[in-house]
Amino acid sequence: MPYTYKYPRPSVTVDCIIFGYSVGSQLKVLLIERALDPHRGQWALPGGFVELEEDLEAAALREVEEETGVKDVFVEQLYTFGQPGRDPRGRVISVAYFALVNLAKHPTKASSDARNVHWFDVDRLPSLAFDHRQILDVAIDRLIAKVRYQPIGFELLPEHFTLSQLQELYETVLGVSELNKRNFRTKILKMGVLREVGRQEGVAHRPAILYAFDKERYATLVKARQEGLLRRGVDFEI
Amino acid sequence: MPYTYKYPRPSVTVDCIIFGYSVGSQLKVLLIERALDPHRGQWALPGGFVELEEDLEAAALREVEEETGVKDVFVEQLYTFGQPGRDPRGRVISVAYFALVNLAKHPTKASSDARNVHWFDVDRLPSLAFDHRQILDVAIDRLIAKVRYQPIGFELLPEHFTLSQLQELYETVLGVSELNKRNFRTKILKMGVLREVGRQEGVAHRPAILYAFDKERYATLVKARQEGLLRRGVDFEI
DNA sequence: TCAAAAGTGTTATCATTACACCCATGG
DNA sequence: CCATGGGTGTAATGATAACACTTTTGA
Repeated sequence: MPYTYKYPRPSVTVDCIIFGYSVGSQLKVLLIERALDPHRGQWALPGGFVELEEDLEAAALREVEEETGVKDVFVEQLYTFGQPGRDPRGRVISVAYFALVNLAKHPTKASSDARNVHWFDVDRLPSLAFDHRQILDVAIDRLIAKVRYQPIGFELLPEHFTLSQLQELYETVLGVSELNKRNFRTKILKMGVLREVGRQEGVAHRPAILYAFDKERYATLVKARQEGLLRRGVDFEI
Repeated sequence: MPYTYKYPRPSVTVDCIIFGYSVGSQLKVLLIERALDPHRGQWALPGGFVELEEDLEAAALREVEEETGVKDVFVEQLYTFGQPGRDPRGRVISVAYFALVNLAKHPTKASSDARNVHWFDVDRLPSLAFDHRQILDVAIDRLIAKVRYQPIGFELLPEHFTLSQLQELYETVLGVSELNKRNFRTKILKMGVLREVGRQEGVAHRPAILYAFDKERYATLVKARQEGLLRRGVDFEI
């Protein structure tokens, strides 16, 4: 059952950059080993063709769930890559999405499949198929830029977290190691988007206060900013 | 000469949000009146189908030049809109680009065509075809956000401009009217990305210093920031 | 009582805000 | 010499950076 059109049409795919993080380790990205040509045996971003009646973001969420088993993930459209020649099979336009997954919250089934699936540290990547290295670089730049002015870092943390864990996340993502504890805490708490939810238990040192990100409060502050009631917005510039 | 594929494929278009500005007037956007169904007679964003061997950005630049006669324009990919049902002709995925044009520098040929082409004030828009109103809203939000942290405002100004003209641009784009002259000047000049290039002549008041945006200097500062040599980046938050 | 990590006080410096004022030009 | 917009001085306030210190827990 072939499909016939008056003018030539490109293929459209979604590719997903799935970032994974858990407290105490590096920022990671999920890659799959290609089972088919072209680039058989090379590592690549998970992705696939968009179905004819499927929304783009739905296609991205479907890919993420297929590869990690995780639903209800933060995804955001990154960029659309459409240079002729980027895929040897012909004109393929790829809408890239990036996703943020907390690995502790969601023990992923990566590598359970027959296919080879693996979480790589973002600074120890293999060579990638197609133009996926370029796509990944754009994603990393976007993540670093975005974490500075939107509360997306919380997507990578457990529901409840300590300020030290939050600081460690920022140090990991931004690639710095000299954040001053005192000033980090002052700045974050003064924003007023965290809610105390308890204390650590069973640790061999003073137990830390646990916080949760308060979405409602954040939304209120963003709105106040838009309406000019606040001089400065909520920015996570550290 | 029909084209046949094994699986169904969507059509891919580019749509362009072309913002126009000249000193002393409002921010404008270029719209065209559709000559064909669907939505014949309605106003819409300029755009069209991507050719099979044409890069996406090249397609956007082609559209901008066809509609305004202006080459070498700042264009940037905005977002890709692909919701099924957004176009009654079938599945059409649109990669939207936004462009910035200084109307004084480029006297555009808008309305010279048989087709109806018009610059509309962004706050006095007609109803638009397809989901173009939604696309335009995304573009306006992006412009407002982007002008705060990247030097794209200069794309809307003549080569040489006064600080008052720059301030007026920011007031227009951001939709505020109370920027403090003293503080605006201090902030902008302290960034160190402007170069003095002369003085106004023939005005009935003290002639203003003319400035140009110094791209090299800006690139240097951005690089220094990335390498951690500067605590703060160059941000145009006013 | 010690190690380990949590959490706080305080000061110097820098950026932002607000308001008032002076300057140079053409008509 | 006046209207018009260009341009500057300065002080109060708030944010940021830097450093040293106290607190609480389990072992």
